[in-house]
Amino acid sequence: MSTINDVSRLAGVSKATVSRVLSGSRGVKEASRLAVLKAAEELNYRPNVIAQSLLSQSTGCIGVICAQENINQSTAYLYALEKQLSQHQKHLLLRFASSQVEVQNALDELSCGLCDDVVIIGARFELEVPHENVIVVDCMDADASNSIQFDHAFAAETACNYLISQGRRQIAVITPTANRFAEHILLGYKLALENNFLPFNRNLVFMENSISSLVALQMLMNNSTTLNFNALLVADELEAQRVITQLQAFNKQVPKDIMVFSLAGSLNLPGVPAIPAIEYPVEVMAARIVKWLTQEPQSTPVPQLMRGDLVVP
Amino acid sequence: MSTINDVSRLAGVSKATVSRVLSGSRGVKEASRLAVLKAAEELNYRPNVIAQSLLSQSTGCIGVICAQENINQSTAYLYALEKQLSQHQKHLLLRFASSQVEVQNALDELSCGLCDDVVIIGARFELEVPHENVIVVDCMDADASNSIQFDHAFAAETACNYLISQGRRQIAVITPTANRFAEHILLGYKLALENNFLPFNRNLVFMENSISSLVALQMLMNNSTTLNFNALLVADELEAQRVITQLQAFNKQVPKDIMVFSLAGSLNLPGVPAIPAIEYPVEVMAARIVKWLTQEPQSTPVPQLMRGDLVVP
DNA sequence: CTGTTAGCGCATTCAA
DNA sequence: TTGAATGCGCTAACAG
Repeated sequence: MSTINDVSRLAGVSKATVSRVLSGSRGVKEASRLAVLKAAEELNYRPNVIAQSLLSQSTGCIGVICAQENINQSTAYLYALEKQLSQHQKHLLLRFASSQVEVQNALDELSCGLCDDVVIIGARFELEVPHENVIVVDCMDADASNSIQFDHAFAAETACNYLISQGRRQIAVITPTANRFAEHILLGYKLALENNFLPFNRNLVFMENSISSLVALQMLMNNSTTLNFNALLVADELEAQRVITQLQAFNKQVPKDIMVFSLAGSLNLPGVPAIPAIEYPVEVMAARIVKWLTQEPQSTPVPQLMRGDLVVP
Repeated sequence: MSTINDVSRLAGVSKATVSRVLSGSRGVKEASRLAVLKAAEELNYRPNVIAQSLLSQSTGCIGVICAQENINQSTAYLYALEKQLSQHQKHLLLRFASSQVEVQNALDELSCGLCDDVVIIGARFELEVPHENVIVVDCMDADASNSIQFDHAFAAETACNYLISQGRRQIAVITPTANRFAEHILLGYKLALENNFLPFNRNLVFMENSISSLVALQMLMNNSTTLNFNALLVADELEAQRVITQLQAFNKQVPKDIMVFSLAGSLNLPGVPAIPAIEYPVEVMAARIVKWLTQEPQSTPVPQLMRGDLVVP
């Protein structure tokens, strides 16, 4: 690779002039400007971004630590984020991590001058991050400064309102873990019931930690004669797919007997029946992240809450 | 962020000694070694990788340009690659690109000293790349040096052999585009027929460029009485899902009436019937890529051909 | 308008 | 065993 020295030599000017031409070409004689351009073209010169980074103390790289278990959603996020970042001449440094220590490792390796900022997405475990130049998205973070969170309570409330509008008044809910997410879902769930003058039945709610959704569903079905539920709220589209399969094994029609609702995204595949869901617009999220990253650091950003859209088949 | 100067000052030694301790700490008095370690710990000092990169002329970053249209497969590739790369202390710089110019743009932006090497994955269009420090994987590249290709001919042959072993002797094949991939598939297809003493029927083969798989299927169905095919080879799991849905709309049972075979991967979702497929082991591929990247540059690598595994439900 | 100089943070000489 | 000096490639400040 040729350097600025090669260009300056070939063009017969100094390095500074070369730099001036290629950066902000102001105050340069047309003759030398052309000479530089010609020499650069000839040598196929491209300024070394590493040297520029050393000087400017910023690399234009954004570390993205993807802790999202749902691999479908990961890709959607990544795609949207990369699109936004490259539009802003930023680079996406990708890491996957599935536990607190892995996140910490990734963070360490990215925070040695390589990245200007780090985005952590979708962690479903506690994480202790120095919230300096790192923003967390859809994560279970203790202090929610520098974070973009999804409004799961609102999602659950919207879901219930929709289900009730469809004549479903016995709504069961299954979440994979008992954490802050589950709490918020429960909040929205209860609120919707209350607003619709429906009773809350604890037996319809499964938020145990060590119980898989299929076991929970089994327990629901065992009591189905007394519970008589006709709608089921689950965490995401994969959970939905699982429970739908299970329900069909129980000879239950979906959505006729039991309407299944996904609280995060839906599977859009030909041949797979679409289900009602809350969709979080990944493009909006990506744009918001990038806006945050590219704005002036001094303007303290406030934590953001994102609401998804109700999507019905 | 503290620099090596801060550490050297605090430890009361020179920058060189600090560097020696933190790099290859040989030939340093124990006392100063401890002093440096203590100071570094105190200041939470981390060597600036950008400065190191400028010196060593290598960043440890690998650009990955993902041109794969099938988003499911993209994620699998990315996950496997990232896992391998981070194990080798390398970083994954992600770009998506869906056309030749986008690939070229990405390549330009990554080849300014930011990346040591670039990997292009899954491009289904011609691409003119300077095969220096860039390797192409599963791409339609003219000169196949520096490339890892999947053996689509072998995949098609394996598929046909399997289908024939299942008593399917009228095998139709639909590929999305008429390019080198299609040619290879046709090669393997013909070979399998030949080896099994079956006639080749041109009407069973759809490799038109501007014809969607659903239109092709429609045309097949229109002639189904004369053609009477009972197996269908398609490019990947998404195509498979599409045609299966369409077939069911035609009141055809899958796989009873028509067995659908995916030449690249299968959808593994509960509730979605599994179909026979060729699976390319992404971990093996990722390992091979990283081995290639980390080996000595002078040892000229030979283009590689990867064969997938037959997976039957 | 342009060339010289300095320095970003670091590792590697070369002396001492 | 150590420190001073050099330079990776580049841009900004200063001086002409």
